[in-house]
Amino acid sequence: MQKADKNKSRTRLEQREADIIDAATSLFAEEGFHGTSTRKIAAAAGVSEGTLFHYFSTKNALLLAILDEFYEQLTASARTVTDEVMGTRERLLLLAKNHLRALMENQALMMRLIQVYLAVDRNYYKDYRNSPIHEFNYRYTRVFDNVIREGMERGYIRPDLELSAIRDLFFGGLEYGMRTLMGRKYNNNQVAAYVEAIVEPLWQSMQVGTGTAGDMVADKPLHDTLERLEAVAMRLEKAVP
Amino acid sequence: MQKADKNKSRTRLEQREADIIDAATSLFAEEGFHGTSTRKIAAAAGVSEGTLFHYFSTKNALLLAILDEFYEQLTASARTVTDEVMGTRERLLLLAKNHLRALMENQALMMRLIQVYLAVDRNYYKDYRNSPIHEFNYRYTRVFDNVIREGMERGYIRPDLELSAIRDLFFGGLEYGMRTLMGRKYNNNQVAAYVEAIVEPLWQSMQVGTGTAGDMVADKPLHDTLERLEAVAMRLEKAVP
Amino acid sequence: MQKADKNKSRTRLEQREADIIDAATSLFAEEGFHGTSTRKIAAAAGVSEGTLFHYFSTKNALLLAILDEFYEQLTASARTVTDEVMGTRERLLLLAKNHLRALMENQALMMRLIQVYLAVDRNYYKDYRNSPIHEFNYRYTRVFDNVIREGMERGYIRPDLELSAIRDLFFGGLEYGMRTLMGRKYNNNQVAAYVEAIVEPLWQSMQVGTGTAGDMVADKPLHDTLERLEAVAMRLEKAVP
Amino acid sequence: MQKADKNKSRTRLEQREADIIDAATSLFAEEGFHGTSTRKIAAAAGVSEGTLFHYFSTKNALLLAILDEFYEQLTASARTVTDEVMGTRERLLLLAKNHLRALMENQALMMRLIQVYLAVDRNYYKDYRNSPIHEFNYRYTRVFDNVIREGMERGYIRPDLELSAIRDLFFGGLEYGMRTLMGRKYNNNQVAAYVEAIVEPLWQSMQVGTGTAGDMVADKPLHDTLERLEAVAMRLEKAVP
DNA sequence: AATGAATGAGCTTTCATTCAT
DNA sequence: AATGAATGAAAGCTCATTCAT
Repeated sequence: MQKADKNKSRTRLEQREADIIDAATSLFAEEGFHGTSTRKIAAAAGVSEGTLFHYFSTKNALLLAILDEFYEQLTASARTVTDEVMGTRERLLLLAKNHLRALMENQALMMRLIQVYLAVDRNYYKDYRNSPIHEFNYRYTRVFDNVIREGMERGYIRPDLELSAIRDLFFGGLEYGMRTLMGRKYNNNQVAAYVEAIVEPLWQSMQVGTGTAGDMVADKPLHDTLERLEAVAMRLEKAVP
Repeated sequence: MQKADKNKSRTRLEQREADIIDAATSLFAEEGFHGTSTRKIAAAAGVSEGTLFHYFSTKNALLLAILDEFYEQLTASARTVTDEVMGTRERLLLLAKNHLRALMENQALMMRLIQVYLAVDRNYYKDYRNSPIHEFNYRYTRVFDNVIREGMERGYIRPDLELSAIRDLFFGGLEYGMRTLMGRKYNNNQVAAYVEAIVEPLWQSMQVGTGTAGDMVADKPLHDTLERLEAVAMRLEKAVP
Repeated sequence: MQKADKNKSRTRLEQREADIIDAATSLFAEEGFHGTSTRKIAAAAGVSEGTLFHYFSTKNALLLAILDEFYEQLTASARTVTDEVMGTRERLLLLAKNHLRALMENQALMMRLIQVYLAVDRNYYKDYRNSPIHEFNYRYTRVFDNVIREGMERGYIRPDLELSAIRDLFFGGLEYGMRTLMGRKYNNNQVAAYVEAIVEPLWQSMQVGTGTAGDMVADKPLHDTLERLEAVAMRLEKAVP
Repeated sequence: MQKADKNKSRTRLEQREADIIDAATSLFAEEGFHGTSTRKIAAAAGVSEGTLFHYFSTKNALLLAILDEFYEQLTASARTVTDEVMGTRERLLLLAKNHLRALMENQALMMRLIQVYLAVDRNYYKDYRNSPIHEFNYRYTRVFDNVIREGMERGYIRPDLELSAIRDLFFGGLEYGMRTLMGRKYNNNQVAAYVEAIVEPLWQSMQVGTGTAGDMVADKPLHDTLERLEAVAMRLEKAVP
């Protein structure tokens, strides 16, 4: 049903739009935004140049559409993984892994595109709030924010935590480190290890009572245990309605 | 005498080079790299286009020279501030403040240019080690690394700290957060507060005595019990639905 | 109907292409290849510069197209004149006249363009066979070759004639001499006289019954005597000086 | 003595001039006239750009100087080889061989340069007589002309021969054929065979009495014999003064 | 005599976008 | 809706030549 719907709604128009986006995405990834002409995109998508501009009034609009879709999927996958587990720490690990996976699968394309977009949009730094990219990013990082807030509500994260700083550290750290990670052959274990190395310090600093370093140690395992117990409880609740 | 002569003329050359770099820097900041033509740069620098290419064989080379100089100054100022105080935590705060100041003074130009450069240099992700930008960055982040290492030697930072992860969090967090910070009117106090909010969590996780990931599962029997509980829950989930 | 439409529009395209070729041809003739900018060509052809590169992806491609067309016409006219008469000698005269006429009508442009093309195409001397110009020339000179071969078959030309040498002499001689001929006021009679002067010696050497190099030393005893005489002379020279 | 003279006269000025000419010659050969910048030439010659223009006021002047020197040497070597033997036919063979050798040694550079020069000098075809290249060429071809004239005076070549046509055939044929010869691996035997193939037809058509093809045969060996006998006689005369 | 910094017009080519069909 | 020919401004870069030192 859903499938039929999707197929049905996938009209020729939508198919073409998707073709163009796909073609543009991989060309941008290979040659960069400025290095890819609309002519090449049209050719790769199997449409004429005129048609391309029927679908996207501007090369920038096309870029924006790509970013939109990317963030859409990224946000959706982030929501999915945070629903899979209940523990805050585990959620963060999954979020980080998902973030890296998405970026790496696209050959870091998105980071480049985002930066290019920022460079293209000259008003960006002057009017960040009105930038479409801000909207995308806001939607996405809300998933992270919700995880943190839920952790606070359940009492596992100290309530005086400065959320925005932790968010900056989380995503900033991941993306900064990705530069190093890219270009190497990496396997799942390495990615997992890297993710842990990034998340662990943040996790430690979020704990209740970590104001003094010494206090943290005793409480930490207990917290984890409690969270996992709670997660089991919730799953049981759902299973026996 | 001859040497003096040479020095004199070298000064003129250097002046011109500086003029070009200055003109290009502010134009890039205003209009972006791709939005600034070499013609405009030459005009702004008060030289002919030919002369511009006399000094920088390529527009890219000019970009690189700008980045080089920026990193040079950034690194120098970082060294200076870390020499001003002895405490590791204070050093980190100063480093962060210096980093933000440098980036903000340039209207975040440098971050944008770096990204543009990486986008231009397609070999980047394939061969990051040979990228000039890597060399610049390496020189700069060594200042941070040294601060951390000295903290370890003095016993203020636990010796098993994963340096690279902390480095990624530090610089990545600062730069990621700067997007938000930019475009607002900010005063020194706000910047200081932001810096603290970024550095503090990292500092906490660096302290001696903070448990490592391995310690977390110290309570082995409890852990085992939990796992069994979770297994039971899963069986229930499958059985009931 | 649709076909008609297509033909109509194709005609317009072809017209534009022809306009560009014509404009380029006469500009090249007046100012030389390197002395003519694509801007001037576009203006002379009444199209924009962008359009010019729509039709010919490169200035070199345009040059090649001109040469192609020139050789096409040259070859066609050569075939026509050789069909007009039957006698081999007359055919050669007509071919030569046609060759000169075509070159002179174009103010020797073509010779210049060919040379320029060869100079531009650096691979020429290394891989003449793959040079487009070789293909053009081959098609053209085959007309000459066929005339000679037919003359052999009919018995008017001795069958051991080295065709390629005669071909080189024929076309090389004509083109070399054209330098002198050009720039003078010449009338048809003068051209005819010149053509005869070039063709006649070749014609004589082609005749059946003309001795080959081998025959020359038929008088063996005389030859031997001569050699002994020369040897004596050499000994004398050495002894006396 | 002569060597000392040469060294003595080879002042620094002359040396530099020679350096520039040498550098330009090989660069032109590799990259073509238009493909070689004066900057590259200066660098290859080990002088500054300014100095280059001290010696040659113009890039064209430099080209002309190269051609001048080339023709100078070519003419000198042509005179030398025609002095080595007395027989007209042998002289022509040597002249042809010398011509090919000189052109081939220079990777056909000279042909290209001459053509380029003709293309550069727009007035060429309108005012061939005033073209410097005409002067060079005239000096050179006079060697050929003298050989022919001497042959006529001695009665071995028919006096009604159209000298200019034969000259065109000789040089034109050689140069036209050289295109084919170049780019192959060629050895001395092949060159010699080619030269014979070019000269032989011309030689046949020059003979006294060749008005009718049949007549030629009988007389030809005799002519050769006579020429060689005469050559021996002259050498003897010289040897016993 | 020698230098090499400086010039600026000029080059070929690309590009996103429009519009008549 | 789809085409693709047409645009023309602009781009980065090169070049032969000059001239103050």
